[in-house]
Amino acid sequence: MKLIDATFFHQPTLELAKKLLGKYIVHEHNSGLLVGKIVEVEAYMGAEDKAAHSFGNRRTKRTEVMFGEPGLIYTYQMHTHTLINVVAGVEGTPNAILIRAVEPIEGLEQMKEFRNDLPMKQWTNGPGKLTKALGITMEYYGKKWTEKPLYITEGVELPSISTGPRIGIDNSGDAVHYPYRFWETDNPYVSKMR
DNA sequence: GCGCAGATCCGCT
DNA sequence: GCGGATCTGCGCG
Repeated sequence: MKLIDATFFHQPTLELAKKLLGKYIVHEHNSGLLVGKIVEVEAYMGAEDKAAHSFGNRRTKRTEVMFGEPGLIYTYQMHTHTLINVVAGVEGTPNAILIRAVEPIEGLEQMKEFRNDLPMKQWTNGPGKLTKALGITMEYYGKKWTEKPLYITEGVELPSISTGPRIGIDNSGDAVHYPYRFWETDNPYVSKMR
């Protein structure tokens, strides 16, 4: 599968979010190749988005990478889990796209082990779950999505994309209702509906 | 140095 | 439905 071109990330954040669906995340893990197809994402629109870590241009050690060039990897810890984002938008505007779910494609045995022998549907249907299944950790903070060992490749065209409000941001005022969540319609690996 | 909150997950009720 | 797990970094003092 062909590595994505760096110019792919230079497009409006909401466009990029939709186009990430159907692409593949590849991790050349030391146990073997781990691959997932992106089936659900959420866009975070930087300074104007109350739900974003970078709301009001809040610039800290943690959010710093969001101000960088699009195509960088933004990871952070949420309680016991690692979550992973694609930095988006023009450099200097702290936008990001959260990968919320993928469909297991390759390295199924390893994913099964990482996910503690749970049923396959539960391996990658959530942002904290997919990082565990793919063996992704904080070591990739600030790296590029276009370089090994963790990268995005060209993918497949999806027949239908759905749109709706984001999940898990209850304290964010009006931003709660923004339709910034995109997923492949009827894909069984999308995180649970609300 | 301390207290707190959080883009989550899982097990128990 | 609810709460605990358990990590990072912020903000205040």
